[in-house]
Amino acid sequence: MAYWLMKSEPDEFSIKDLQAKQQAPWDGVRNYQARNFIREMQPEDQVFFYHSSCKQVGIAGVMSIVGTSYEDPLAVKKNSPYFDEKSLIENRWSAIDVKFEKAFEKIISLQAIKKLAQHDHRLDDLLLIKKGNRLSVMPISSAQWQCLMQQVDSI
DNA sequence: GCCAACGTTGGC
DNA sequence: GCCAACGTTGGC
Repeated sequence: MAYWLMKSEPDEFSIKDLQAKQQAPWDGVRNYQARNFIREMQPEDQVFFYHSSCKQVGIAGVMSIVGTSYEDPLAVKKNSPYFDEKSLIENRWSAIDVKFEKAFEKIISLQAIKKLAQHDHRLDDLLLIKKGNRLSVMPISSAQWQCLMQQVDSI
């Protein structure tokens, strides 16, 4: 089983929205590296739900992967903001279904993660806090996952 | 709203 | 294949 982190702007789609729906497609990813990670995902993989571009940036909860990736329907939907003309002739973009697992009582803030990384070497290679990294989908090692989950328990 | 950093596009 | 210009991401 693998671990991941996926970003969403809570104004668009938040952990609460997922909680209400329980399951939802994760779509609209338009970056090749992120797309390739989506294609690697397997059922039951665990995923951090990260809130970006908002007042409280950080990890807001956990979801899990359902099934495997499929062609993103929004890419071929003409009136969608995620429509991509080139998708009509080739399978360019992928989506995957995610299931709600838990919403943290308190968000693990980006600031707290950065602070923790100063002392805990398990977070040394955490892509989230690498300078200039803008990936919206990224792999998380099991050591990193454990480290961050411990942080949840200690709050 | 600002801006650093990155990805993509397209001319050459 | 290079690289300038542009668009986007995302923290602050």
